[in-house]
Amino acid sequence: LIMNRKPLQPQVSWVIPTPDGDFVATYSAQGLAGLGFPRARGRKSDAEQSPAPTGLAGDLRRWHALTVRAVKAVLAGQDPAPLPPLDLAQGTPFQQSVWAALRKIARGQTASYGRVAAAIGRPKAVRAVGSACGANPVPLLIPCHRVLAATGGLGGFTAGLEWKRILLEREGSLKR
DNA sequence: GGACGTTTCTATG
DNA sequence: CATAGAAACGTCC
Repeated sequence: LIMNRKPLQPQVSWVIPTPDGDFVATYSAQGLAGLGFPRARGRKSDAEQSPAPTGLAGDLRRWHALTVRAVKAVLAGQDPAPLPPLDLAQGTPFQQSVWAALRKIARGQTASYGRVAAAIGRPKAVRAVGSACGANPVPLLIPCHRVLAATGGLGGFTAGLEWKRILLEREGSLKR
């Protein structure tokens, strides 16, 4: 018998139009559970229009308003607070500890994968930290883009290195 | 088993 | 100094 993933809760996805394209926010009953990048940078999503917000629960409406504000703030190189509640229950304990560490990296600052590994008390799990960053369900708001390679390189970025470069540039963290 | 958003250590020119 | 392995880690395929 193989352990399956935790059962998926009912979730609602909602589009966030921005000058950089349409992001997609996904909510569970606990909070924001996912944030997706635009399919093509700067382009409108070709997904069909979501149902009107009038049908959504009050919590969801509030959360989404916060998410929209936060996403636009980060895209403008500004601070996203306050955030909606985040539902990170899908992650393993290790991943959750990594994501918690990422949230402590302030805007305008960066860290290396090794530094994050040390911060969570697993100094040798450097590579695993990289994987956990890639598994971050809420990019932008959990700033995985602030983790760079120790050698000075950008490291990787699941949504495309171009995004990482842009985000870092906008918060003034990119030295060249 | 293999492959990752890496880092550090140990050789060897 | 530059370059080349190798090991260590957690998770997914």
